[in-house]
Amino acid sequence: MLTLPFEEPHLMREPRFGASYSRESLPESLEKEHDRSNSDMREAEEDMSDREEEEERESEQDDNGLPKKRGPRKKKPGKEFERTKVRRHEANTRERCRMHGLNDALESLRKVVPCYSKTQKLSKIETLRLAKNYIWALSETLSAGKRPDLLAFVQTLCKGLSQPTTNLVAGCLQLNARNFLTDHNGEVMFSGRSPYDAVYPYPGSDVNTPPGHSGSSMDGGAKPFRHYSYSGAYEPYYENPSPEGGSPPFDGQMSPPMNFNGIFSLKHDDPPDYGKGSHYGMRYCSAPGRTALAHNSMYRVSPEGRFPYDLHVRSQSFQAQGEVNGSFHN
DNA sequence: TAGGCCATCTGGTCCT
DNA sequence: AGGACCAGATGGCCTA
Repeated sequence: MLTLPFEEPHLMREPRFGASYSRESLPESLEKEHDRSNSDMREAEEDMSDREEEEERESEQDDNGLPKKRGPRKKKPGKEFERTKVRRHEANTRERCRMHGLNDALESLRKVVPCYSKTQKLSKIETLRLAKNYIWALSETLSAGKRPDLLAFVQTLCKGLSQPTTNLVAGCLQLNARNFLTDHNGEVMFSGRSPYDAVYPYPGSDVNTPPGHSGSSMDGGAKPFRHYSYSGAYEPYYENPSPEGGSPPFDGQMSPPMNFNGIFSLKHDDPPDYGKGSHYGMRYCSAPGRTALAHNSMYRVSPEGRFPYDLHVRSQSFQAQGEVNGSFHN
């Protein structure tokens, strides 16, 4: 804005937004901005009268600091100029729509990555970083073919995130953020107890499939996740332990290596009920309306609540401990 | 008050 | 020619 050269003051003045095409053609969301743009940003420029322009011209000076001789007057804006202005306005509108679409997509992304909160939104860049980490962490989980190490999972989530976002993620998980301090290289360091000390051993830790997968695809709970999804062509990429340092080869080149609709959801706006269940709201969930890998699944890391996490289907939150255990030990 | 984040405008480039 | 995309510039808002 206002980046036009001084020599072209006429270009700084634009007709009132919408003068050339109807407001109805604008998305509703744009009308507010349209109004704001009109009132706040445009009026001052548009109020510049021809007389003021004339004065401006007369105040121009040549290289010697003397008033410029009257040369051929600048062409008054003609039809071509008007057309240019209209096109510029249309381009601006399209650009706003495009950016709004981008923001909508980003908002959708915010809702499916951990730590979605309506009140404390992640920034754009942090959303993208977290999403990337999230995809990576899920990929790792799938390739491992067993229930995730939650601590490692969260550490992966937090890699490269700013300290505030790391705190937010940790807060969503109700972890002590100090346990996920990021060192000067951007690597998330665990500075507390060892993972195996901090994380209560999974009951039946040799089980390599999530609970609740007793269906045909998970008979006996022995088949790895891999059964569900991805092409073997991507397998080498899972070997890399870090989404950052390893620079995933498929980054930006390939789609996520699996079609995995189940997601962890760490709903920040869902106040966890610490007192009742002595566990927090880490959910292994599915996107609405989809059949998820994690259907009916639930991880219960610490029956004693020592490292209290629940991972369960978003739409089917397990309530009873018996149901939990039954599901888990299935 | 400085810095981060964001929305918007703008001109350039590429593509259809 | 016109639209999509991109990046730079700018100013507003918010927070530490």
